[in-house]
Amino acid sequence: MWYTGSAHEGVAMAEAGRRPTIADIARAVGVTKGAVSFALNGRPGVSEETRARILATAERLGWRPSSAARALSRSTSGVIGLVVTRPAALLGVEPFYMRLIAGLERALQANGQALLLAVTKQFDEVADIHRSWWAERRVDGVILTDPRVDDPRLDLVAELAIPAILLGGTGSHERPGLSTLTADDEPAVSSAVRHLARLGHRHVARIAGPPEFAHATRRNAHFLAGCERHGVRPALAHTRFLADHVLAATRRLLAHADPPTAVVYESDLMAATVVGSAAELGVRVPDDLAVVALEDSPLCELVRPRVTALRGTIDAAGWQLIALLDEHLRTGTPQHAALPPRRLVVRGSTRCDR
Amino acid sequence: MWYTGSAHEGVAMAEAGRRPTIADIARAVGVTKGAVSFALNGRPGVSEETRARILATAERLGWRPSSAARALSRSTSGVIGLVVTRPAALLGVEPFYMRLIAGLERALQANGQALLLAVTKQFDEVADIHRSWWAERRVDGVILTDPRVDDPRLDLVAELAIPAILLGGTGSHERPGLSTLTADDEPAVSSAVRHLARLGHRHVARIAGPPEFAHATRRNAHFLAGCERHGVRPALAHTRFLADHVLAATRRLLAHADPPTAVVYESDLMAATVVGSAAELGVRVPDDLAVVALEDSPLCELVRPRVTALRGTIDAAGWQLIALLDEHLRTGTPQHAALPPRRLVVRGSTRCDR
DNA sequence: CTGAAAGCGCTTACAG
DNA sequence: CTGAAAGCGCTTACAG
Repeated sequence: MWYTGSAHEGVAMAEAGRRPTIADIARAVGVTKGAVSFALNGRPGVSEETRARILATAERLGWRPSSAARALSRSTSGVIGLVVTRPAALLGVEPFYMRLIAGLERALQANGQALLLAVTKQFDEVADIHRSWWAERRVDGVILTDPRVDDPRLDLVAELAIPAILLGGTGSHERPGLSTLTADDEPAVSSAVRHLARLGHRHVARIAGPPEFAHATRRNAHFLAGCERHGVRPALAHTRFLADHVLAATRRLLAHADPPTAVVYESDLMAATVVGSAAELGVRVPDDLAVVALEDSPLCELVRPRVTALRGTIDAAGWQLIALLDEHLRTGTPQHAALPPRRLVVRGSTRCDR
Repeated sequence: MWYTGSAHEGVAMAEAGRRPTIADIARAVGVTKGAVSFALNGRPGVSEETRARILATAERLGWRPSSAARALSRSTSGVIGLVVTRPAALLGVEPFYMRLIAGLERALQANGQALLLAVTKQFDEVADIHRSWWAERRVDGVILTDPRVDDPRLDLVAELAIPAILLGGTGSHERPGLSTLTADDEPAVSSAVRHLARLGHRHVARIAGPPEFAHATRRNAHFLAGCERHGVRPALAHTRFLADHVLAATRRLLAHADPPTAVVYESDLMAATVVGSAAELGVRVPDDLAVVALEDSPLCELVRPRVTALRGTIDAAGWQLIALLDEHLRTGTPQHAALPPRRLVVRGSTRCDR
């Protein structure tokens, strides 16, 4: 732009500290606010010459639309909400959420939208937050993660008619009005079991997250099916994600008379914690115990041996989520897509031929 | 509340799907919108009896203020902005930002405020984001982290007169109008050096973050002073935070004819990466190389040996930042406070007596 | 193609 | 104590 806002153009300059409005532009150009609005939004009803002058003046004044005024008159906020529920102790270490948030934010930014974030410790705060956001017209839609068994949020968004997208369901959770980005974990779980079976493991355990997470139970089924298919004796346990619980669950497993020789952990953090604590657990990884994580992250490469893991596409998920939800908002019809399958990344924690 | 919104009260009920406004309340109670607003905001000018009826009706209808309308008429958004600048590869693993964000969000939530988050890869995008936020009246104030040498953001917030608080400066960065939550790293760096000196180390290196971060250079000075005080020969190096760079910098250090026997790393992630990769580096920790991190996090407890670190108070920092910035916004005067000093947490990565 | 006006949902001086 | 009205900064039917 070649306007520099020199002093003699002061007629149109807003006083210092005051942010310019379309009224300032209208006055400077000598048209109505309506005309300015039309020009700025690229709508017909304004001559090309006037439009050009309006745009130039807007730029010269450094005008940007007031988000509040726009939200009020368009009755749309340009904001998408995400509630993150995790114990504080986990939030910092588990890479998942920060990566998801970063991806979402980049995608939204590219659209001129914004992310509204809430962090809760307890799941029962989540409904209230969504209610408030919606009643206060703070968000146009929300992203739901980590679907639970009988997830109360699904009823809630249906009741309030909040446009929402669910990340990580199977599609069986589909409700009218709900968009979904589904994850089919079967191939992932199956390839983990196959990998271990090929290495000679005949007794494999799975340590799952809390059973209230829908995917925990679902993956259990895939795991059992995979074990059956490969002639592997399975063992199952659930645990919270916190380090102490994970280690305790692992100890219990290893205390059996005939313990498993490999464990498939729900998360990267679980697996890395166990590999890091192998000595305290009295096992060598992978010789005594092979370890696989159903989620990958740099944590898997921090410990030694590095952790064999199933790599997903969290970063891309942000873009996919926003694309689907935007389409949902635009058309009023829920959208559906599936995440690409996870791929097995073999590392030292299983690199032991038997 | 004992109102259940039964059918015969339908006069005041908004149609399904429409969210109630103060006009609905006014109509139901039989007063003006102005009176409703006064009652709802606890301002005088409304009889106690009327106020009670208004509040009850508001609750029965499930009314909540429209954030956009409020923002527009109060010309305040109730939103605080934070721009996070980190390479994508780091954002997931480094616990710092997620913990800061979580703390900030909890503190804001308690105030009925919200956090607006932006994620950028490159520092030069930051100014534009702040400009947009401010021009669009999206935020009432912003939080600045990781001050840089000659930080352009400080001029920017001064120029635009954005209320802002800087986390992690020393106070020498103070500008008129800027609130600060300062960190005095001297005791932390000093105690790290003292700890190593007491263990018998006579040649200690510091691997710092990139020199454009103000604290990197500042801590260098503290480090050199500490070494001098304790009769320790110092070595200094700068590196990016990414794993490859950290390992390369460490290798270079170890390749010297007379390499240091201990390294103080800028961050938890740097130190954990090195401890995890000790075998590849050809050293045993702590026997050949003692390792200290100037920042603590669960990553320090993930690797073996665990990493000796200086524990700060990120979680509490969120509350402090919001308290200071709110006071700044309320009074119009910048506020200043200091973070509590970091404390040395001794773990296995230095537990080697010489 | 252009102008004048009402509306989005609040807040707040200003009269009665 | 109460009411009627203007204003926050946009958008958008509706007349000319």
